[in-house]
Amino acid sequence: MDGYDKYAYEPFAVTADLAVFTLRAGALHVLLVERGEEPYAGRWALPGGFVRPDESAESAARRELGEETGLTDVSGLHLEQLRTYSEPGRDPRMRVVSVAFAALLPDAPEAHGGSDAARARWTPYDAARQLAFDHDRILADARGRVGAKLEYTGLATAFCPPEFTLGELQQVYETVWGAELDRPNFRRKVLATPGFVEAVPGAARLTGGRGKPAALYRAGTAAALHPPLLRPTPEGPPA
Amino acid sequence: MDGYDKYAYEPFAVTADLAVFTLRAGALHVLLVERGEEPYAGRWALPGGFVRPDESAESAARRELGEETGLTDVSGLHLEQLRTYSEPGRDPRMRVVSVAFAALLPDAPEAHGGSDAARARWTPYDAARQLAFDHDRILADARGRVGAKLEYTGLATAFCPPEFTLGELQQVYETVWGAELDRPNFRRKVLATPGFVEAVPGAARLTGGRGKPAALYRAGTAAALHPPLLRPTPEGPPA
DNA sequence: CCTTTTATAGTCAGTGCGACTATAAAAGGG
DNA sequence: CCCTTTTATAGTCGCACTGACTATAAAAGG
Repeated sequence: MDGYDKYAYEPFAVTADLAVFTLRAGALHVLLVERGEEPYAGRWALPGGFVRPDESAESAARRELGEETGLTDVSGLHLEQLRTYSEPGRDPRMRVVSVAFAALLPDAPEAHGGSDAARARWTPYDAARQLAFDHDRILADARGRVGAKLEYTGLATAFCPPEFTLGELQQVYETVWGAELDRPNFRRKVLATPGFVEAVPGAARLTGGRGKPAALYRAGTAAALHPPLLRPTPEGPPA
Repeated sequence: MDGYDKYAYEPFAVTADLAVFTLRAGALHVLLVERGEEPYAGRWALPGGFVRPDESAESAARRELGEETGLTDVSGLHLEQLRTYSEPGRDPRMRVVSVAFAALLPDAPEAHGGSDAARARWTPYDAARQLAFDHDRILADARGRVGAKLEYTGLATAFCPPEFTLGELQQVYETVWGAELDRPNFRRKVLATPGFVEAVPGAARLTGGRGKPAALYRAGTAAALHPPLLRPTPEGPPA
């Protein structure tokens, strides 16, 4: 911080950019907005915007999240700072430092244009390519972080509604990891991890599908999973 | 990024602040600099400085690291972005957004004042309190991250010289975690984790102390530890 | 020479987990 | 109304990993 009083600094623009994930039809989707102006006019980009003088990057991210998704209450949603992107050339016109966040939504309300009238759309993760600026990299980093955090936190419940079945929770893992899990083993693991989920006491059951009705659970209070729920290795277990 | 073309942004100052850790005399130490000017004149703070127009926050952090430690080659040192602090009131005079980094040093060269003539000192982590700005919090966050990363990465080797004994590596874990580990079990675990360490082929041994000479190892190539080396839980194993 | 110190090897039991089988409870089709 | 399909849940078996512990090897110091 030396040299501070000489005001030997350059001014930067600071934005908060969001990778908003949700699950739709068994696939990971991300919220994208279409740019209307140069540079990258017509290209898709992660939603975001400038941090205002009276707010933190976290506040700006949450405000943008509400504006872009149209949700009235975003206070309970999981929002997590990823990292900050500051390479000098990442914006062709000026020096912009972007603080990136990842957000997880349980259900997917249809996206509408944000308050600034941009087009917004839920896009399958695999189809989200050729984004504006360095947003391809930010999105890839965000996806990697979410996948990794499923291993050692209860983050997966952020993709689920307030009450969910273990089958739904398992589908979150399978969709994000792109791997199939053994159902009895998944169940045993989740129930054996203290604080991961808690049973809804009433003999509550979910209707709608075929088969035996499933018991309902709520997200637990544990921040970390002990022991972690490790992703299966590509070449099979270390046998 | 909407509204971008209207230049509806406020200018921010962006700094890179560093939590530089090393091990000295079996205790975790952090590099602090003394502030010479208001605000917080005379208080200790994390080293850092403004990001220049032609560099990224990472480049600025590495540059500052070299200036503050006096090391001539900081290219191989572990430097990791932590998170960005952007609360409006964190600097009393102006809007400063700080990108925080953690750095790990194997040995501790005596700190001298940086290029800008500030006093610098290695301080035991537990004695680093009442720092300027929100640096208490940044330092605590950095320490938490380092402790957690020892579990699932080979980061501990960044505290060690290029060739080290397993006893030295174990001391890194014990010092950072503040817990004692069983030596035979630690050895078995480390050697069983592929890519964590690799033996120095020559019958190389370390001299200096009492007891049987120890074999030397180098840091392996694995980025992640599979399976992780979990921290012992405070209440003992989940028996 | 014996003790101390540190490194390394090995043993044993309990736990977690992958793979698998079995049973329960629903819907749907003949 | 039975039988198949589907999904949930319970349980078994064996192996790998790990914590606790014991034993041996190789150095320094008195």
